[in-house]
Amino acid sequence: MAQAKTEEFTKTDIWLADVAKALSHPARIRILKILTEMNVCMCGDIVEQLPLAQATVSQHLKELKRVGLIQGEIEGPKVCYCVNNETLQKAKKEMDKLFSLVCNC
Amino acid sequence: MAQAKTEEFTKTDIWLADVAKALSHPARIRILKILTEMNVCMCGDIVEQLPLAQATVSQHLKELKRVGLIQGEIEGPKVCYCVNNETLQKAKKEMDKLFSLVCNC
DNA sequence: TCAATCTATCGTATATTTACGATGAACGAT
DNA sequence: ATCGTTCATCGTAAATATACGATAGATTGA
Repeated sequence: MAQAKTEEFTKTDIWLADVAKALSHPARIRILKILTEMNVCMCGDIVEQLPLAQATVSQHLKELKRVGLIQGEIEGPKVCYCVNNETLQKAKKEMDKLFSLVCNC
Repeated sequence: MAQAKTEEFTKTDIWLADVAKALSHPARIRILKILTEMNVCMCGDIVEQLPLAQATVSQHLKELKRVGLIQGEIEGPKVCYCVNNETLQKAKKEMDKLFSLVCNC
């Protein structure tokens, strides 16, 4: 019974909530920042900069990939990660829209 | 061992992740919008507009209150909820900062 | 005082999230 | 072919999140 009756909400709200969920862990926010700084980098680089095991970082990367905020390309034995600007822009726009609506700024 | 080593992250990242967590359910996004539309309203009003039981809505309100995005004032037997503009502005600012940093827009 | 109303909290069940070590798959280099 | 490197996935444990019915507390009105 822990299933939200998501069919009762709008697609935009569901998507935005999903993006928010992807951002709801400090490690994933850090990862986005690291990927921006380094432009492109492999999983190992990120593991080095986080206080987390490789398996855990891999899971966080998976969550960010799930909503499309980042993408990874296989490059030999390595995987080359980078931010996905298209999705980030969409996320920025929708998040902006929410805050503009909800907040008197 | 499900404890994130949060002490390794910056306070800002932790706070922003926490705000994102509060926004990570469509019901809570809806609630923010409803509170904006109605300006001020009680729990019962929100329950009417959501496909969720009163107890569940109360939990969602609690989560939004936890990070300070909304506030509730007791008014007789009712509780009068409204958005907290100060926190929303801070959240908007930090979310903006993240997206500006991370996204090529 | 008693009944009605409103909402938070409790108890509970289930699902999801977070974390880790271990393993396996894919590849490059020797 | 074998070894080392890189990363995803599996298995697992613990914590957290989600949802609901039931109940308790607080207040208003009769």
